[in-house]
Amino acid sequence: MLKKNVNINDLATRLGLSKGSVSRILNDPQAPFAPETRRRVMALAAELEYRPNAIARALATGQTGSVAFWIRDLAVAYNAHVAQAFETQIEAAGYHLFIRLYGGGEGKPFPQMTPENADGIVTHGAPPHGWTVMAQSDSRRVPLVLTGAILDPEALDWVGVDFYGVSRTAVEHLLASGRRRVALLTPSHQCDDRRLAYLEVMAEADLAPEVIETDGESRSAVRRSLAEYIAAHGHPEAMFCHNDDAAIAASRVLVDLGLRIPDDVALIGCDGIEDIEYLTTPLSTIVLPIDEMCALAWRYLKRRMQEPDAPPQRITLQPTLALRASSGVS
Amino acid sequence: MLKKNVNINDLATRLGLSKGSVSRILNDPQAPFAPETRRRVMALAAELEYRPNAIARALATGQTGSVAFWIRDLAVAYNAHVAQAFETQIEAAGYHLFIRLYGGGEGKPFPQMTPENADGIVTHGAPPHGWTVMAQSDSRRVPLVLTGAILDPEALDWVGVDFYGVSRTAVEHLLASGRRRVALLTPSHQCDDRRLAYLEVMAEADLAPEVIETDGESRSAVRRSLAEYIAAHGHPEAMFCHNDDAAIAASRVLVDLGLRIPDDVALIGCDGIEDIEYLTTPLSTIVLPIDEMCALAWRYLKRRMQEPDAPPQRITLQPTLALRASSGVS
DNA sequence: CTGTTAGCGCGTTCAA
DNA sequence: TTGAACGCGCTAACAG
Repeated sequence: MLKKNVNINDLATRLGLSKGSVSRILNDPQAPFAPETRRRVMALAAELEYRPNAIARALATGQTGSVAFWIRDLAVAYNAHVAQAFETQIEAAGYHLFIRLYGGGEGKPFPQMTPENADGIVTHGAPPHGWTVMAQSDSRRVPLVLTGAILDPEALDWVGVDFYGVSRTAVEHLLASGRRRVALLTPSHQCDDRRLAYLEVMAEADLAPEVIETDGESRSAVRRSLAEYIAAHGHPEAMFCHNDDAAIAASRVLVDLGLRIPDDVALIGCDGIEDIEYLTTPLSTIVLPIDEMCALAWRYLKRRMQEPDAPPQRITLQPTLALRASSGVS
Repeated sequence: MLKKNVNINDLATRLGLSKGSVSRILNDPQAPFAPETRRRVMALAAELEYRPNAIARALATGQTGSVAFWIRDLAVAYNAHVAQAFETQIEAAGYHLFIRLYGGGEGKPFPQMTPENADGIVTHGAPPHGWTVMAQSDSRRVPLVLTGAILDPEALDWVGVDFYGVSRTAVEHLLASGRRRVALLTPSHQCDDRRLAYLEVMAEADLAPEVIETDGESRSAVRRSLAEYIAAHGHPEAMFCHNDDAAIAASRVLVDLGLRIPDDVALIGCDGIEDIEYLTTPLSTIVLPIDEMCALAWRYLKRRMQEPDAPPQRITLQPTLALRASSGVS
């Protein structure tokens, strides 16, 4: 804002050319211009460090060359990994990525207006009020792809992850070891397939469900909530955790109490983040196909940007259960 | 792009008003208009779900209402925390944050053009080639604040962190326990105050320095490099680690080898991320003042946006050494 | 109280 | 091979 940026008009007047000619020479290598003219233009542009104003260009072309990635919270390690993975996808295509946070910890809603006016949006792990995006997308029609646990299959492009089957397997695995007091560790009000599968398997086994709800999703919040819970109710024999961060926090609580994993309490996490390899007791977990999910999301988004009226694109990916020492595998 | 977005012209024609009037009513609650007119405008805007085109607005006003945060790599947990902390700062001021990645793991340079044309930029942990930003900033003059370990004090606004003094203290602390084979664990080619302080303290103590260079910054890279190193050279009695991720990776390597922390190898990390509270042996570390750093960066940036010609704003913050069990504190 | 006009910086027709 | 003019959607200054 200080020194006025050189713009295409400055170049044109200095060169004795018209604005339009300069623009075409700069943007279209095929444009029919005298080599000498072309050379002069390029030289002056370089000398003056001319950089086209991206906003004006976006206004004129209707494209920004950027994609927005909306995510809830970078403090959850898994989210940061997904963001990074998606960046890898689109940078190869020459697009820029903006990461936007839509809920700094708690209930901040989606931004009403997206100042970036990205050419497309990918959201990950959208909460219920995330569906405001749908409404927005309906009037503005920004290409949008949802990823993660999909709650609503209607009228959108998405790359979903099916937590149901693998969650059942996880809980069944914990029960198979003979443990009967198997709990679910999850944020309060979180009601997804992980919880559903857990409740069903417990019911089928004629066991009372034990849902330990945490007051927040951060490790410290989980740690606090779980410590209080155990102080009040004693510890379960096994825990199926909502994500790996919760499982990591749980390990800390258990170790602090002198409890052994898996002997006293077995643990299974979810997400498959790298961090769990650094725990003393390797953590069993549900591994999500992050790279595949991001690759598909990007493919869908590209298609939607090119063909706004293409039919809905949807896929459901299956995570895999990785059994390690924390759930009693030798 | 599908359905044409309603724009301010649509509103104006439907209302029988001029574009300018609609604009003023929408943006300026104080503008002198008949209450009835105002009501009609607001009603139609709501009904049609009118959303101003942010790009056109930005072009007209010269402001975007957004700030870009450039960071190297979200896979390093500390970076994700800083991004999150900075977001907290600016959202309070009503600004939007874009997180941009400038080096997906390795040497990708800064984006030449910033498509977001943010009103300001904050970078964190800029590498040497990050100084291209300076050049860019010199011709375009986007308000810019650097944070983290500052290499070059010239002609910029920055919130620096002084690693030198605290690093000396850390190394001296390791030596004070009688350990003599004290190593530095750092990425290769990383040459900052941590390394400098380490080398000086070792020299002053008449000890041979032992720099263990890792081939990359990720936990897995550190893990691999360190394992190979120890296989070849045996293990040192203590390690001063470049950051907490490196320390966490080191713990894993040591545990796998059956070595005890701190009895066989003492460890001190750097950054003070939350993750280290979840290791079996609490990790000694250098705690960086993340919140203070972000708050100051935002204050400096605001000032620079308001007064482009304000004098340089600079401060150097002091981290603190948090001693825990990993370095032999009882 | 409201309408008109002139840009913001660029790409992109159409002519010449 | 080049120039002139228009439009993207909006804000702002000046009329009336």
